[in-house]
Amino acid sequence: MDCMSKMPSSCGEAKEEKSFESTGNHENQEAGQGKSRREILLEMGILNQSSPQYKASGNVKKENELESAKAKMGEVKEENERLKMRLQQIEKDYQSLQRRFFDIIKQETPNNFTESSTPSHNETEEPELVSLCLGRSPTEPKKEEKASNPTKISTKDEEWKASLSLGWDSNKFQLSTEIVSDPSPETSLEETKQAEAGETWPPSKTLKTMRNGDDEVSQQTHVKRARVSVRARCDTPTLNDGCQWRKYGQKIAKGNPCPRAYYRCTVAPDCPVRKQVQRCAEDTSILITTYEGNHNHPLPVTATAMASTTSAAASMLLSSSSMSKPGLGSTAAAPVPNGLHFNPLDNSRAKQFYLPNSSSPLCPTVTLDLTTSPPSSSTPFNRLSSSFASNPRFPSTSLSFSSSQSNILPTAWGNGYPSSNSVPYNKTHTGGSLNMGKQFQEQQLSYQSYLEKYHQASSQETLTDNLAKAIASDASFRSMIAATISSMVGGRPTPGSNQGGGER
DNA sequence: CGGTTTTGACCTGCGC
DNA sequence: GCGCAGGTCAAAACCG
Repeated sequence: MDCMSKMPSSCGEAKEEKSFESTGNHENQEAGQGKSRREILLEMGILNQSSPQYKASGNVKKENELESAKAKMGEVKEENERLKMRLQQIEKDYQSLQRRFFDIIKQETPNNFTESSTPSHNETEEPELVSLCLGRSPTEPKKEEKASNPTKISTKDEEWKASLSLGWDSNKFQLSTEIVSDPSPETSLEETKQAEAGETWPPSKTLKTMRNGDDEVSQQTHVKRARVSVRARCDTPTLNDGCQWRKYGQKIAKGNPCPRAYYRCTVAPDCPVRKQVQRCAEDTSILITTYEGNHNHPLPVTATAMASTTSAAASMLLSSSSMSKPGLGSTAAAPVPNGLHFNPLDNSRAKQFYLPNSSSPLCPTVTLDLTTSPPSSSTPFNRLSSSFASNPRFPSTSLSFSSSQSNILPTAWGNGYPSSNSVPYNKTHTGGSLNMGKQFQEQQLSYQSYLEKYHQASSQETLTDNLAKAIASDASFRSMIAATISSMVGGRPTPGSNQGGGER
């Protein structure tokens, strides 16, 4: 980021320098403009005609300074190019790591995945498994290297750190082009299928959609689906997520005077995806949108962006839920070295957010918080929601994308709510039922380790640094960030992109 | 006229 | 078993 901001600023400095020099060299260079400028400055009293600066400054000096400025610019450009190349390489490494990550998951949970690969699921299973790559292109080969070398990972993390320091714009662009251009319709809300494949929740609450007898729907109703809740400041009734929705019901939920609206995806007639929209009781400017299910149809680009984000978040949720398998010990409940305690049953943190789904114990929910950080936030990384803390059966993970700035908006999402230029990250989880392996525990420890660092970090530390560290520390987090970024960039109207239907 | 929204009724799960 | 609350249905109203 420094480099990207450095470049324009150095350019600006060079220009400024040049313009001032031209004022002192107006007889020979840029005669018309320079002269008039100096005259203006003289009139304004800024310049003293007898100033020794201008008498002493000759053409040689100006040219030398110009040359040095140009050389600086050239260096910055070269460095920028190098960093771009490096970033691309890191992206590739990251993708391979991510694939390996899910390969490991599959290996650790053979029963669940073999169960999900029954013949009746074959048609849709392939893209679903691919979609577990958190919004990455499903056309990529799923299986590559399987070597798990921790030193390699740490090296990649360092590369990530380095790459992140070179400019968010570059990163954003690459991530967005990679994800948003994803032609697959199955990048949407895959957490449902993932939950189906990976979770063993009791199917106590089958969905009404089973009534339709639709195969795909009934597949999804075997277990309760993971949900992704998005909190964002939004003046409009709903977020513009690029999809087309039809309202089918409205309820006044207990504890919130604001009615909750129920929407169904109408892009495809039998699409099982639903969403709930409700204003936050404490702050009506905050819109809580909860997505459930996955689309069974191609999505508009903007909808894909949102779907990627929610998918990534849900993947994180499901990953975290899998870490707390009884018997292995919940790493989330283990106190971290600095004394911070991430006990999922810690009710002291339970009510930080109002979650419309909190009353549904069968729905693991991940919350993407795009609202402004509360003043009590000592660091940008302490936004933790464990709204399920009172109900340890299923996890709820909150991911805060908070900022006091409001200009960087995921245009696919809304019309004027603050977005994320900082990424506070925290997580908790409650008891899941799967053993996804030791990697998750280590991953969780990694989360906590970084959280710990962030809490201890001095206020002098920039958000950029924190962000870079957070991203470098964890692949899942990176994927989520990538998806989020893609949603921001993907929301921009791109040539040839078919804009979604409703809620425009 | 077709699609969407509204809204009261109904169904289901859960806690007591 | 009963009551409550969340979620869904479906007819009527609304809208472009």
